Amino acid sequence: MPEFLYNDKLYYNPVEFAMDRIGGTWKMPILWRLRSRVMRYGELKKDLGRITHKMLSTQLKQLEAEGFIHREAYPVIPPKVEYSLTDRGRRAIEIIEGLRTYGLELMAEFGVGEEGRR
Amino acid sequence: MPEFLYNDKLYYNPVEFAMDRIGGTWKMPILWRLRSRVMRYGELKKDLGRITHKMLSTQLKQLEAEGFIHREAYPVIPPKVEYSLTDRGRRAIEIIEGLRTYGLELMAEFGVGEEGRR
DNA sequence: CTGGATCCGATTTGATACTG
DNA sequence: CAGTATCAAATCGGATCCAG
Repeated sequence: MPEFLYNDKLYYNPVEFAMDRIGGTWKMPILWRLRSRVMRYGELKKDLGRITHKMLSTQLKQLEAEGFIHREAYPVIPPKVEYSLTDRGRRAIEIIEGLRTYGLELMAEFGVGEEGRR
Repeated sequence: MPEFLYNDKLYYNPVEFAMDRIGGTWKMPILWRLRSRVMRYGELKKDLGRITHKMLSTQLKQLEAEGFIHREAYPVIPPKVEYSLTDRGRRAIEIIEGLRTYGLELMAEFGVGEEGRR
């Protein structure tokens, strides 16, 4: 196995590296929401439904730190902050689309779909 | 968010469903190893290097249970067990290739590569 | 409204020992 | 050789409180 370090973490392969950037429960759903337009913090929060405050803020911070999204804060009271995709974020959308298609395929094969929805 | 249940777990989207099948630290590396040939348990273990005995056996069991790999056990002493990809597993390889390519892209952008290798 | 900090339970992973 | 079982460590996620 080729291995390498990044930020003191040991990775075994490129896939793992990519998944650490845009994987986890919430990063792709967040990026996906931003694919077509700029959104405010509260808007994302409402749209994502079950995400907690902590998760949304930490994930946004990481995505910004690694250049997938842009954070624009307006100096007004109350605060207004808008999030949008960067070029890197837009490239990620292509990957997410591939995974979505594959996920839908698998769901069909596993018989998960309308019956399972609530 | 569209949501649905599978095996008593709540999923938020198709990507998450796919990642639960072939995600995690080891499933893709295992599938990847099997892309070109049948391999024995000990061979996989050796090739994957840092994987523990426990992780390899549990991941193999799950991949088999969900139809990504085939397990062929020969009734000999000492035991001989061979693992190979199923059609579903071969389809997964296509996805993994896409993620690998993307991961390599990101690694280049982040300056991770030869310098970080050991 | 946006976001940081803390505490704590749940889940994941690793180390180690045991078995046919 | 190819597993299984148990326990401990590390990580992740959620609830809650505080702040500009």
